[in-house]
Amino acid sequence: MTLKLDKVNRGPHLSTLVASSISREIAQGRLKAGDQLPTEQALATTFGVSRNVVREAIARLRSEGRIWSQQGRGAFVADATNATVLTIDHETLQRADSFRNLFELRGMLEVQIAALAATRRSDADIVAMEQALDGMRTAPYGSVAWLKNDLGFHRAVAEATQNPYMGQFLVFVSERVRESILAAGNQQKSDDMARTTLGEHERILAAIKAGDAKGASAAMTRHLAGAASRVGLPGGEASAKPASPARHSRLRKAVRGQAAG
Amino acid sequence: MTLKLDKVNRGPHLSTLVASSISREIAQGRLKAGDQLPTEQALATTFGVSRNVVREAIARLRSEGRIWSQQGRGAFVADATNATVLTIDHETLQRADSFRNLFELRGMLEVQIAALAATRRSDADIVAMEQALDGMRTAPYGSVAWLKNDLGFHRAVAEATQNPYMGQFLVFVSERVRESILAAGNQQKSDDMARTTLGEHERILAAIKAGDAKGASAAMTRHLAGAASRVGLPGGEASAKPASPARHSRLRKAVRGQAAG
DNA sequence: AAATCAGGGTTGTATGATAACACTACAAGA
DNA sequence: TCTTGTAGTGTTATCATACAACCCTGATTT
Repeated sequence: MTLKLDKVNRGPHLSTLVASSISREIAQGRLKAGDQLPTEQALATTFGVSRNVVREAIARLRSEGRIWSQQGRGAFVADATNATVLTIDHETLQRADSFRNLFELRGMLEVQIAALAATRRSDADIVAMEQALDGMRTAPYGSVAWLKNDLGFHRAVAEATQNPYMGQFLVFVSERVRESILAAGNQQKSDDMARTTLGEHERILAAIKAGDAKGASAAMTRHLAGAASRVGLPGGEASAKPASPARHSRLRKAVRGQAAG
Repeated sequence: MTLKLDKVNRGPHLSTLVASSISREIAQGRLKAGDQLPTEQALATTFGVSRNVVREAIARLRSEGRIWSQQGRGAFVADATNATVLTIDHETLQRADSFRNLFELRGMLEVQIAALAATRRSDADIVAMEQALDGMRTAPYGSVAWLKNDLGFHRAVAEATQNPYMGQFLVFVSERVRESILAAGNQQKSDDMARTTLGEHERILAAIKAGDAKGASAAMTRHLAGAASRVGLPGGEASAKPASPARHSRLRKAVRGQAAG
């Protein structure tokens, strides 16, 4: 008999619980922008924790831009648009439709990025892409090294736009996509997939090298469609039908691969 | 004589300073992934603060996914890809090229979003867009209400894609763009601009209403080009020349408008 | 050899105290 | 009446200390 042990749910820190609790109050509208939070002492007693824990929670919320506080006055709920960080919590990522939506966002970014990279790439960018491709050739499909170089290639393309935000956003979204895939199931590898994926990358590189913007975005579109089908998503094009709620129950089982790059 | 008083720069909290200091060590590679941080006590003495302050800083870094800690062992630098939040700090936003790069990223997103919205919009989405436009018509150009409805229109378009991440990302980028504009200088309004901007929005709405994807992205492209020129940016198209470092010194002065939506 | 236990080091939490600051009310002076 | 000073109260910011929970190591015991 094989045991099925979940990781011990060593409760997250108390400050995390307090922070999420306050966050939820804000998200669900029970605390509106401009409202004053209870005093730290009051929060400490209501949550049954020390004031120290409350302060850690507040420090966290403040760094996220959700609240602001002033010595001698109190803490207040900030305007939602003041959030300084973009965060996607783990709960959301577990939902099946998250994967489809994130993948769509990633595709939207990458197709445009590829076109821009083709017109702006420097020699150093080309070298970085080729190095990443070499790394993929020597690593087994789906391995950590492979995934690292796969991400490296896409990051190199993004950085070839000479716009640092492109890389920042793309890496963030890509990592969320990967996390979402991991949450859905195990990977399934084959040498055939490795060859196909490599070929797709090579075509992207060739178009960027040639300065062919349309070719680059076309190659990227094809690559994303391939990646989508490799992870069991029907059709990877941005013009696909909207995700209908009815399909979500089936989607989770359909997502299998870990290497979707 | 009208006084021009800057808001008093009351220094940030000690925990913020400590957190940024550690963050910098990580960003600049002096602390690599997997490295163990000094103990809280050691950090407290080196920074000359109490252990409490150090803990608030660590709580913040932990929530950002930059480090992880375990009771009884210590705190360790996390892998960069584990970052759960996407953050653009204020220092970076002050730089002149940030604005151009953020605007480019925003454009890339919105043009695609407009096309997608045209094929997926529901009736409720159309209503939301019309309400936002009405709000813009009754508010003076550049006022808080105007800006709020402007952002509301674009968010409504993003939400019409039925992909929640689209709105989330777009709003985040748009707010950074606005912040970047505010950092650069004062706004300059005119009734003419209000009419032009409204017209651009109306054309976007019409195309989305008609389900015309190409028309919607074309209208959005024109709107962004207009917005770019209104804030003094030469040419707002995604296919523009890369931002050459030589131009950056001039860019700051060129950015004037606050209402770039 | 393996299990157990003791000890030190580290993080997590609690508690109390003090300083810095904001707000209010009220008195003092013009 | 209006302004200014001042005391008092409540809040956040920070410090200091103590203890619990936990990890790791090494000696001790079985």
